[in-house]
Amino acid sequence: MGALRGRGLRLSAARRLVLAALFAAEGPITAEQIAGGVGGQLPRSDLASVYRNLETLEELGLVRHFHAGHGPGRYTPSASSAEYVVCERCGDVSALDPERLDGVRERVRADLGMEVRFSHFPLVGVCRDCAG
Amino acid sequence: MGALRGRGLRLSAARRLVLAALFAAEGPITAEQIAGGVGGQLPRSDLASVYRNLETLEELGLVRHFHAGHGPGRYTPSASSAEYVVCERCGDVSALDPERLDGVRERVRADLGMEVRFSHFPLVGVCRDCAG
DNA sequence: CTAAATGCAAATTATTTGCTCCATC
DNA sequence: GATGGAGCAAATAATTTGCATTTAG
Repeated sequence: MGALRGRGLRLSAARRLVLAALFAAEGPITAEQIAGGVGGQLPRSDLASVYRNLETLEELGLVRHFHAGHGPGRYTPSASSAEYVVCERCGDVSALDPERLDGVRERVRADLGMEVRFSHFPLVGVCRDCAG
Repeated sequence: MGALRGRGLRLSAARRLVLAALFAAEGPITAEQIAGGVGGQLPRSDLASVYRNLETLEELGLVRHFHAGHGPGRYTPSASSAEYVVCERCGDVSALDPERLDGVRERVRADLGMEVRFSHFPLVGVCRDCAG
């Protein structure tokens, strides 16, 4: 909230609603789900405004989004610093403690000299259950 | 070509053109670029047909595509088994010998029990040059 | 000949933009 | 009361689908 006012931005009802939706949801959700009131649990709002607010909140570092595959982006509060892992077979999107990817990041740095980030494009593959 | 005929599919002019475009290009290209004749080097063709053909060829395992970020998908012949790495700062998309990711894949398997694939969503991060 | 595929138009999906009016600071 | 933001409509971008006509096998 201070983050908003500090830049002359306002904490409007619609904006508050976007944040409420993100925190109310169990996991990452789409703009459409937010506009739909997370399945009726919250009042519905305008989709274009939702997108505009998500963008603003993302610039402020309050929100993140990533892509689980084709289809709409998935948004989360960036308060939860989780990284995501997607199974391309069962479609499961699961959160992960970022530390659990430290070894992988280090390995990529060693092998490719690159600082990888899994925050926008998650790790995609076949999960243990589906490979089993 | 045998791959096509074997399934009752035809090697039409448009389909041949899609393959020609993919092989003529220096790297992964978009459907739009293919339809545009790779900048005039080849005859232009219908975008919808290009998409349909890309899908068919992908099902046959002759073509792959991945996403370098927001924007259209990038297609390549799957003959080149390269994996791709994208720098989110300079936008550079560079091919990589798949073996160079073996260590990373192994690390992910060890830490998360998952078989990662970087073929649809490439590794994204900050490259050596941009981090420098 | 006969199914598969083209080419064009129109529909979908995800997202962005313009603009007028409303509400927050 | 000035200006950021809402809400609605319309535009854009990427891709998909329907259908009448063409064409490869």
